[in-house]
This record gives sequence, C-alpha cells and structure tokens, in this order.
Amino acid sequence: MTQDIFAALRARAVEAMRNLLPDLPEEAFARVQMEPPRDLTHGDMATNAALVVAKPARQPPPKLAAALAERLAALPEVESAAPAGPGFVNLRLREGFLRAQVPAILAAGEGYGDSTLGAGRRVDVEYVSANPTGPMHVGHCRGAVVGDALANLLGKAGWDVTKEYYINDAGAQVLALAHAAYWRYLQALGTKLTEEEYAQSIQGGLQYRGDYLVPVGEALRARYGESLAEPGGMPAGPSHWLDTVRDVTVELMMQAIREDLAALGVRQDVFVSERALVAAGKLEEAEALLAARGLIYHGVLEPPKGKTLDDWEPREQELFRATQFGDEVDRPLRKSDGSGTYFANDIANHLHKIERGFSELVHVWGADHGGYVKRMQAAVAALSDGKVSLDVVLAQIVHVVKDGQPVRMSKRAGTYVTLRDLIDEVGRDAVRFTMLTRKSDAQMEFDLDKVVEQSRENPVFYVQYAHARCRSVLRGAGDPTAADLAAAPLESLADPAELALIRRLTAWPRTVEAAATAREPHRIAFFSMTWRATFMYCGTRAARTRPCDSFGGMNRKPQGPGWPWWLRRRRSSARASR
RNA sequence: GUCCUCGUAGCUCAGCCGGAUAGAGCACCAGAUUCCUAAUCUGGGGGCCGUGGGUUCGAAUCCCGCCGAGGACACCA
Repeated sequence: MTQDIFAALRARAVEAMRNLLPDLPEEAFARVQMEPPRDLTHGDMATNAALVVAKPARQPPPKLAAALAERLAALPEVESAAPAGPGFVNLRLREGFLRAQVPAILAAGEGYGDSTLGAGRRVDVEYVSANPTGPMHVGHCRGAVVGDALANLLGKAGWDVTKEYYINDAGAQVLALAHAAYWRYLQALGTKLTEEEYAQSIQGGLQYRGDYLVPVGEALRARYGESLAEPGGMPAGPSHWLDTVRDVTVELMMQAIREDLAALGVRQDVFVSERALVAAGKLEEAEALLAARGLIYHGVLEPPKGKTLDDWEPREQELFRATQFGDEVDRPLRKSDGSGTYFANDIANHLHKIERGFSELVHVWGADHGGYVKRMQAAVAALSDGKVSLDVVLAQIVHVVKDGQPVRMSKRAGTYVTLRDLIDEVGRDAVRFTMLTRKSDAQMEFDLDKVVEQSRENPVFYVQYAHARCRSVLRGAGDPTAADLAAAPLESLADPAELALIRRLTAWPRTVEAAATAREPHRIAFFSMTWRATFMYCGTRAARTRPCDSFGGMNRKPQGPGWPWWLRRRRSSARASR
C-alpha cells in the first residue's frame, strides 16, 4: 500500500484508460503522470493520460480526456474530474479523502515518505575524501553535507546505502605531510635546527607549516621517544622513520577529520585507504582485468592543446582505452617511476567497490574535478562490463562572506577557516541546511552573519521557527500523542489553509522519490521551506476566508463568494465614517 | 583548441528526467494583525526563461549552432 496518493490516483487513471482501450499494449501507459497542477485553481491533481495515449490509440485527446474524466469522477476519492486544455484531466479530491490522509501520516510517523524505489539495490556513496593532510576547512563542507544528505535521502527512498570515505594516503602530498610532522617531532625532541634549515634539507621544502602538527610531533615523541632521530634531535635517514611517521600522522589526521565530521553530524560507514588498496595488489588486479578485455596498451599521447607545458615531451605510457567508453583521450595508468597514477589507484578503488557488490556508485566531488568524471565512468563501465553505474554529483565552491567581505582562504595569512570554526560560529543545523539551499552545482555565497540572523532573510531560521511554532501548538493542546491526534475529529480541519497544508504534506512521498532519483538533496530543503510557508499561513485570519495555493500564498484571482474580509471591513468602515 | 557545469524578475535562486497563463525569497510600493510567538500574513509592480534554429499536439525543460560566466584539460591529488 503506497503512501503516495498521487501514485495511487495515477494507478486509478491507468486502470480506467486500460478499460477504455483494452487493445493497447502496456507500454502505452508508461508515460502517464499524475501530478499537482501548476495552477491550483485547476484542482488537486492533473493527469496527461489522454494526451500520452492518444497517439497509439489513434483517437483525439479531448475525446479520451472526456471519457477518462467521466470514469475518474466516479471514484470515491474524487469530488470532480474535468477535461481541460489540450487533453488534461483535472481532479478535485474530496475533502474527506484529504482529511483521511492525516491519520495515515500520523501512523507512519517519521516513516512517512519512506519509499521502495531503490529496494534491492545497494549504493555506495563516497564523499568528503579530503586529503588527510590537515583539518577540514570550509571548502570541504559542502561536499560533506551534500553527500551525507544524499546518502540519507537514498536510504529513505529504499536503497541499501553505504557511506564511504576514500583516504588519499598514497601520494606525494602525504609524504610531504610526513616530513612536516617529522619536523614537529624533532622540535618536540628539542632540536637545534631552525625551521629553514630543515626545510632546505627536504625535497620540495616544508609544505605543511600549520601548528596543528605540533600535537602530532608530541605524540610521536610520546610513542617512540628518540628512536626515530639521531641524538640531539637531528634528522635521521627517512628509511628509519618515514613509514612510521606517515602512518601515525595519517592516523591522527583521520581521527581529527572524523571528529570534525562528527561535529557536522556526518558519520561514514567505511574508510578505504588508497595505500592499503595498492598494497593489497588491487591495482595489478584491475590492470589484469582491463588487459584481459583488451583495454590497455602502450602508446604516446598528443600534447594537450591550448595549454603550453614547458616540460612536455613525447613519452610512451601505459594507457587505458577510455575513448571506447566516451572519454576524449585514453588515460595513463603509470607514472614514469612505475607507480600508479591517481587515476589508476582510483580504478583500484572502484574495482574494490564493484567487488563488494554495489550496483550503483555515487560520488560527490568538488566542481574542479569535473574533468575527471568521464574517465572514471569509463573505468567503471569497463570494470563492471556496464553493469554498475557511477553518478557524480559536483559541488561548487562556497564563497564565505563575513561583514560583507569575502573571506579569503589562506593558510599563511591566518584567514584559513576550519570546518570546526564554522560550526562553532553558526551551528551544525544552520551549516547543513544552508548548504542545501542551492543546487549543489550552483555557486553559493555563505554569509556568516546571515545564517545566524533571526530574520526573514534567513531560511534556516524560517524553518526552525516553523518547527518551534508546531511545538508551541502541540504544547497549547496539552502535548497530545500521535494516536490522540489521529483520533481527533477530522471534520474540524475545514479551513482552506488547513486543507492546503494536508495537500502539501501529501506531496512529501513523491518529493522524496524525485529528489532521490535526481540525486538532488536540495529539493528536501526546498520542500521544508514551502511546507513552512503553508503552515505559517494556517491560523492567519485571511486563511479562513480565501483559498490558499501550495506555496502558502493566495491565488491571484480570488474565487468563491463574497469579498475578502478586509475589503468588507474597509467598505463598512468607510460607510460608517461617512 | 577540447570537454564539463551554468545562463530564468533589480538581487539570490526553484521549476518535480516535455505539459495548461513560468514561480518563491529578498528588495521596492501598498495594506492587515483583540486570535497557536508581530520571529506573522496579504496585495501590487516587475521576466522575448542568454541568443538563433530544430524535434512535436506542446520546449525554460530534449538536440545543434552562436554569445557570455566559471572550471578542468599527460607521469597533481
């Protein structure tokens, strides 16, 4: 039994059409929709069934619409049905049927809107996956929120969801991090070296100078004493310490990242280490698989166009035939030193996912990785023989604004805003909600002042306030249970605004499904905002005398008898003053 | 040069994988509110949906060209 009355009425419409046109194949009905009409004066629902079926049935849409309307009007749920426009059928539902949704919704509780859309499908949602080279900053925030919200959304829509974090702990960045942590370790031992002397001694210089590594140095000293250094806190050869320091540092960084994520309400199920995958031979396994399918060869790529590379030179590389799967060029898998490229390691990562039995993979990436999507989809298609899908949701950069000024992200200038700073300043809920008030691939400004402002300009506050007011209403009613409410006489829900609120709530299940299908969690935030408007409109005096549309506003053209109450009043007072 | 993401009201953005007269918030103007929190509500003005074609009963939505913004373009992650 579906909770979605739109789906239920759609089934009724299809059934009616099938009876009218018994000879039509089942596919003819696939595109039939039942949805809320844009203009609420048209009714509660509208279906395009007659339009869709007209062509295969070889009958004019208006004729079919009239016949369909007649049948739908006879349904117990339906107050009236009328053909309209080029072949739509508009339905108006009986108020009793709408009211009956209330106990159903109350009975479902938080499970209201749960869907079986993704039933039987396992999806892996990978998000954040920040390099473990430092604390989370605001740049990571949007991806974390979008990914987490999307994973929750898919779970509500019936998918079996795994939340995953891919730890990029195999590249040069992590080596640089280890050197930086080692410096803090030497400092903890009381080395006489200066920072610059140390920086000059390592290739690429000292890259991570933030003091967040100081505790790591202390921890290394606590665990290993002086054993990782020469006497006097002088650096030892990397072979003596590099693996140890790197592992400990990554471990501690990941611990900090997990804490930051927890503060944001994000808890991922699986943390996959790039290094561990490589060490386990996943890269070779993936290569062998691709090679067996004839998708690997050695060749020389053209130099990239439109961009001059000083050090470019023709070089033979091991290449993956990504072009066979829609990518622009074939992609290299091995660096000149023989180790895997980031892409190759990521292929190993995806093989690992496929082997764990996921049928769908979802990633949330920063928009600057947009150019990477096609090759990864190509790889997944190649590895899974086209059986596993990869969807990538791109999250655009967030520009942080404070006091009307953009906050520049600079570690050196000390204006580096950590995720924790942000949460401490404006609160977890405000951060999460605000990040979802835009489509994820749209650029967004995050105004630190506005999200804590208790005003109409702040959608976070708007929605929170509506919730507070709900509680207030319940408190005023003596804190009834859901069962108490369900047993209450429904006939008193007669105001147009109250019925509008019920209509709004009946759209929740389809909103969940549509948002999950589109992988767009922001739609849930928008639903909250429209729901809020509809709710707040209830109880206003205007609500009792004029109809209300789905957004809580009133219809442009007032319908129904009589003047709006304030016009009545103005007229009478004008008469009185005369 | 190629690819990706975009272009909708003055501003910030929705628009439910093709539907009827394109919406909201903010801003502006004009009003309401003895009543669950004035932390609210209502009305109004305001848009060639970047642009030119195409697909069809029907396009903001799908396809192609162009203009404009941002991003990515061998051994960085």
